[in-house]
Amino acid sequence: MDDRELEGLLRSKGVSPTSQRMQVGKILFERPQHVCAEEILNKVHEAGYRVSKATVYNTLNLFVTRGLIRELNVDPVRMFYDSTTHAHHHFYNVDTGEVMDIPPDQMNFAIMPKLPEGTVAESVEVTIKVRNKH
Amino acid sequence: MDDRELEGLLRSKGVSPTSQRMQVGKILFERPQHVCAEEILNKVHEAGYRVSKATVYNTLNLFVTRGLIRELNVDPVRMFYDSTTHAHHHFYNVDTGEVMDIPPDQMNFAIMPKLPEGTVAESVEVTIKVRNKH
DNA sequence: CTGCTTGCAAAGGCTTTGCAGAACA
DNA sequence: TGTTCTGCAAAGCCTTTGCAAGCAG
Repeated sequence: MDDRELEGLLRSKGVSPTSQRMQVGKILFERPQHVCAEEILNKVHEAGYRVSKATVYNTLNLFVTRGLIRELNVDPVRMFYDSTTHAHHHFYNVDTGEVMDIPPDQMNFAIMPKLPEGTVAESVEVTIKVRNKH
Repeated sequence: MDDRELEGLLRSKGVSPTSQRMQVGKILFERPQHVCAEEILNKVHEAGYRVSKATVYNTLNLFVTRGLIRELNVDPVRMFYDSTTHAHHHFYNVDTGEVMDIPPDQMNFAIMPKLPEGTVAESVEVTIKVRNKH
């Protein structure tokens, strides 16, 4: 995704494309991936830009709110962010901390449950935790 | 579950039934439920016993390791513990923080995916996040 | 000029840890 | 007597917040 395209994406979600947000966005949307805040921070710095930790967190939360990325509750300690928002699910390797997509054609629900009274679905998250064979 | 039964359960998993562990266990296994560490602490105190926060955490982690309870990654802030370990899944109400079981007959996978090379499954966690209507 | 954004440092909340004393076998 | 367990306080970590300075329209 080039800068022009990214800028359009942000604007289309009502996010003003400041230079910091562009930096964070560039890394997120470079390819589909699962990252935590600190990885973003590191990658931005490696790319030679200066963005503060607070701004990374602010930006990630903003992107989540505007539906640009998805939060993943897979790691008990850190929040992960998924740079694609379409429905798909994850393996989480508890030994390595790695998050991987489950190929969409390999996962299907036979039945979807009725939601509790008075609620609407926000997301469906399937996490298969795996461990390395020793 | 009475004390004798609980003691047997702990011993069967190689956990020495100290009085603190019995207190924590009594609350957990009173009924199937989803609790965080602080709720356990409160309930123990309400019941008139003194168990420290550190011991509650130690005990919960020990119980997880020995397969007595399950960790639930549903809340981004707090760890929840499920006092039943058989396969079942959860609704998480993001407005109230409430965790509810999905009735097992209402949730079924049509296909289960092939695991990544060299790994074994540890658990499958399905969380349907819901929000209160308007 | 006004509102939004950023960055720093500090605060906040959950969980773990170090260590000394207590309990237990 | 030696190991295990507990409790307190402190530390650690991730994330949020308060606030002053910067930037954009």
